[in-house]
Amino acid sequence: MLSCVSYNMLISGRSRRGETMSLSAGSEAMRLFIAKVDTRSSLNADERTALLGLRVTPRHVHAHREIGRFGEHVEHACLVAEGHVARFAQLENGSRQIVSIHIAGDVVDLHSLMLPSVPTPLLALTSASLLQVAHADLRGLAVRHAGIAAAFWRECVVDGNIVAEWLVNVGRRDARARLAHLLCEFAVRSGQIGTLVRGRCFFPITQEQIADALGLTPVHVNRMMQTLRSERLVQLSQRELTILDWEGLRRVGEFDQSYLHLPTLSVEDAQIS
Amino acid sequence: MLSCVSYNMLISGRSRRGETMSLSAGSEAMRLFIAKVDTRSSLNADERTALLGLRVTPRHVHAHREIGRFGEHVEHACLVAEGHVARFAQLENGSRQIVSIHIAGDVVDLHSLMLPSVPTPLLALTSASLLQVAHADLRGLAVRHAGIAAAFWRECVVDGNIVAEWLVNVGRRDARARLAHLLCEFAVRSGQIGTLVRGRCFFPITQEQIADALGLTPVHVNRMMQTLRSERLVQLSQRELTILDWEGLRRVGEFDQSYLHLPTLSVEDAQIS
DNA sequence: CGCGCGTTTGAGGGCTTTCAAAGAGCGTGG
DNA sequence: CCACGCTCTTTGAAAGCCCTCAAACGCGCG
Repeated sequence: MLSCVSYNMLISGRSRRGETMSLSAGSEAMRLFIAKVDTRSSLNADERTALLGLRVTPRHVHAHREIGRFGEHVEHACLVAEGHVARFAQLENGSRQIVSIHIAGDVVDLHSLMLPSVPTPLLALTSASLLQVAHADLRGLAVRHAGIAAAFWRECVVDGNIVAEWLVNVGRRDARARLAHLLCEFAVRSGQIGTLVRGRCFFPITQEQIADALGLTPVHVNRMMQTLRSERLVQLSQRELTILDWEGLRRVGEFDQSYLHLPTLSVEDAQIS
Repeated sequence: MLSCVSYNMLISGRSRRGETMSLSAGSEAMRLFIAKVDTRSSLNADERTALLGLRVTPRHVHAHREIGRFGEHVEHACLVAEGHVARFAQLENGSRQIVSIHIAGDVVDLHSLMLPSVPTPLLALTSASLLQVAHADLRGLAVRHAGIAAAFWRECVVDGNIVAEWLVNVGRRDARARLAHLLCEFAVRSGQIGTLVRGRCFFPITQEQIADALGLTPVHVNRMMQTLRSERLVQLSQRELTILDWEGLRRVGEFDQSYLHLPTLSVEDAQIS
């Protein structure tokens, strides 16, 4: 068991298992989370500092590694500091369905606060560093700050809405539109944390993982990606996504970002000029 | 605008638009809701009576009628008193994806408390009566009773988990399994409100609506229904669903009811003996 | 009885899958 | 520096699940 450390104890340098864990990396993730929550719920200064003071346990996960098991009891939530993490379900025949994808600044399983039995284990899509926050601490904050309780509740609702949007995507759109929609969502969320710069962002997710998120096969994802590329909508090479035609991509995916409850992506940020 | 009435004002007889609205019908729905919430969150007596005292505005909706529009602002949540209601999204080509199905005792859009802009309009699958509860009143209860706030939050999380399970169903199972899974869920939820008696329950949902929930076409739903019938798993005629082989149906749908967070359906209730 | 709605059936087509194998990128080690 | 192995991407051909289009059927109801 790792010892808990607060942000101000996190000094630059090696912290555990030889992984580097700097102060900026830790508080940066929490700052991203707070900024996102703030756009949806507006916290006061008190609440923001309370969140920043949360004790966290850093944890590094290698790509493709699973975290937690179905039904298992957990007593902490996971904030993504670096890398990409998904929640997924596994079927009897071994096939997977990814139910959500998370980037830096996301708390992957805030819902576990209310239902501590894992419904969907976590999957590190890339090498990732997480910051585990004890449920007890989060509950303490929620009790002391009504605004935080409401904000957490609202975050859970937004997460649910996103899953619903994915259901629509998978249930009623063809493969090409599904992929376009996923890329649009990724772009908007990346933009919100400042990762999307003039239509470019790091996109380290494999086509197999995309397939598991969209209810498709990797082979077909590959072909659809080529279609979108041939249509001059996006370009994806070397783990970098470039959006060539934001409006076009949105149209193909019938993408309306309102369900994300994030600031609207400006066209300058959305695509290369 | 309709006037609000509290349960003890609801006397048997005609209330509005010629629809009959009896005391028992109203409080019965709230009792069902409380009972369900109680299995997931355990309320105290105080909180239960507070919920029962909520003022409601009854509203009747004809089958196939939509309620609300995408993006619209709402200031009340809808408790289902009678009939079946769904949430859905509509695509540009006119196709629909039903995102959740609700029965008596469900609050269809509790999430609207936290995000009052409608993400998925409501659809009356059958003729239905709803009880609208003002957000202001619900928030008042949540503020005064910490247990109710937590319970509502938890309900939202469960709703999200159910949608995630649907996403898995639609994304990674074939049509036959999808249908089996949906029927299983319907049976368990019906059992919880006492509507499933020895494997039989009222099932007034059309195959077109099932198709919209499963991401299929009505024609294919029909064929899959025949398949399940020919396998002696279920029988569906005259709007009545009969479960012939609960274990078999569960196996086909890979159904594990834990995501519903409801009491386990006993085998006696689940199927005809 | 005729109408509306929902279910059922048939045939053909298409989107996506499956299976298999080759190609590209990248870190490792000789 | 290149070979090697690994992962991920790409390509091809054939099969399959589900869709589309149409029309008939059954049933409740005015």
